[in-house]
Amino acid sequence: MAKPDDALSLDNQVCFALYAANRAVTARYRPLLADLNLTYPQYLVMLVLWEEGRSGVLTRVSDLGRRLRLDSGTLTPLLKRLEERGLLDRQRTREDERVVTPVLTDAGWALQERARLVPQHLLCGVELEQERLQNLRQELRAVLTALEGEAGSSD
Amino acid sequence: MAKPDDALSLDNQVCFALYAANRAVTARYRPLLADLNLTYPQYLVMLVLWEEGRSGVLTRVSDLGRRLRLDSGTLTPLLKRLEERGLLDRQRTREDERVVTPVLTDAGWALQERARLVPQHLLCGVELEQERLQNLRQELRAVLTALEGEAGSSD
DNA sequence: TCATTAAACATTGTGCACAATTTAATTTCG
DNA sequence: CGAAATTAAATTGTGCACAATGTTTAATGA
Repeated sequence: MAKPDDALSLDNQVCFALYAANRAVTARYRPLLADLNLTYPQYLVMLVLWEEGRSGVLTRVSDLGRRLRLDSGTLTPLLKRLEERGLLDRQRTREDERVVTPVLTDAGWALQERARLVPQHLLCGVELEQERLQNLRQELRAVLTALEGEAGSSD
Repeated sequence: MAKPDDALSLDNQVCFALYAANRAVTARYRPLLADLNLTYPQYLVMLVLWEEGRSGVLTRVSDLGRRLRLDSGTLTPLLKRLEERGLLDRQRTREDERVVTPVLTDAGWALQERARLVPQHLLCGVELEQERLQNLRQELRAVLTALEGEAGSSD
């Protein structure tokens, strides 16, 4: 199977498989999220805000960065776009004026209802068993943990 | 573990794990490829050209697109950057003037030697067994195949 | 033949990712 | 207190991804 002579082949297959599968999954999301007028990264941000927003705890930009492994260079413009669409307000806290907390608007919360349909439709007609996917998830988490060299405990 | 009430949580974990792991792996490549003055997508293109170039068969832009699942909107500017760096020439074929074939220059071939070090250094110090990675690769391929709804046989 | 259609890239525009730098606010500490 | 260091976002610049459209060349067919 693997071309024997080529050191540039084997390991790459794993990484390329990851790269290609990730884009294929994102592509599968795209039409579903287009109905909500969201991109996949925007959807991830909304998921965090929906999840953490219920607790009443303010989510900071840096919290989103930690959860999603994204920096302000990615999040700031993304959040501004969500703000322009009226899904959230970017509020600076009074205790610390450096901190920005995205707070969902009514429209942002309303979108959650429609978003609930996304997971149901995502793998519709795709022949993949839940158990297999869950195993894959665990393996990917193991890779992430090993690469980040830290114990990702909480999330 | 999973928040029971939230339909937006579980399936997402798989996709997010894919998204995060992919970026973590790419980040691991980045410093190694920076030594070669390549990005990860550029490295993938070079891998294909190194592999197919040996056979003497001309690789077309559309061939790269099929292998890497990328379209001309991504590949054209990427190939132009590689051409500017002198790693390849973008030649139009005489038989069909629409077709562009990237052909490696001596510098492009020379880079392969240095690139051979990349796989060796990539997972240096990362606690992941080969067998586990190979299993992960197969699972990712299965996902890709299922999502693309086609039998990806050859590559 | 020559208009029609299709194929192969190229172009344009939007939105991530991410490195590097900047700005502003807060902490620390002499 | 006040300068220096630290922190949190924002900004700038490069390079993917990808949808949509455009351009050039080739193949088709009345």
